[in-house]
Amino acid sequence: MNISEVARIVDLPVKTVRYYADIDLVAPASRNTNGYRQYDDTSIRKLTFIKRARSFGFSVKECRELLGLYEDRNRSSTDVRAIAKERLEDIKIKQQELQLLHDELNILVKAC
Amino acid sequence: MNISEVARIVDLPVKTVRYYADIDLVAPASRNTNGYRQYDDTSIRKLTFIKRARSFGFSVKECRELLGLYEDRNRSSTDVRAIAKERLEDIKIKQQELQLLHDELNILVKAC
DNA sequence: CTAATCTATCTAGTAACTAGAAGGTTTAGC
DNA sequence: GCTAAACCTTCTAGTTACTAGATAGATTAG
Repeated sequence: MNISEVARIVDLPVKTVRYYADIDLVAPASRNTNGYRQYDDTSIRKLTFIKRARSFGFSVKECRELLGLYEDRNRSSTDVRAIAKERLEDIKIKQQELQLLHDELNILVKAC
Repeated sequence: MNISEVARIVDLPVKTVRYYADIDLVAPASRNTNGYRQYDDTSIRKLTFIKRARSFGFSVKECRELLGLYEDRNRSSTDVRAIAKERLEDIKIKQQELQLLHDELNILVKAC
């Protein structure tokens, strides 16, 4: 899969996908003979995950830590699991915060 | 209220509150004789709103637009209302996306 | 009165993109 | 087979939204 196809599938700019490759967050599966980045289904899953996590304020560093879950699936990576559990807690708080933001905005819309 | 008190209440760095004043996103209610920024309850409400909206990926520009709801409460600001309604739709999508992120992370944690 | 803790402005640095330039590769249509 | 459009590459520079540091004045606790 070329970069534009994967970018289209995960709905990220090509430049961003390339940037994530540059900083070695999601490396392409390979490069073909002409030098083009080649992506696979794992790349798509990772990029989808990153897109979501980033849009909710998780840093690239945090995403990088969590991507360990995709790599070290069989080895009992206790540390990555611990980090992931913390992030699950963060998400619960974010869900509440998002509801509060929704309510506040709703109040303001109705008040006008 | 001095800057550090308002920063403590809304849980934002003092530097960020000062930055928001600099870019005229949330101006202090006034300055007292020594030049210190003075904030009031409206500032707190605005900053709380911005903190939440920013943490969910809304840009400063979008926050600025939405803050119009605080200012033009009585004038029938149809445009601001329209923008706010769009953002309410965005939030609904974000709620679903956040759930998907939660589920994905949960699957990965359980899979290890 | 003095030391600690505010506050101010200004400049520079950082994170995470994002746009543009210059140039090579592939592909669709004639 | 040729050409134009649409890919792809790397590199550099710009943008957004902070964030840290330096320097200095104001305030408050002991």
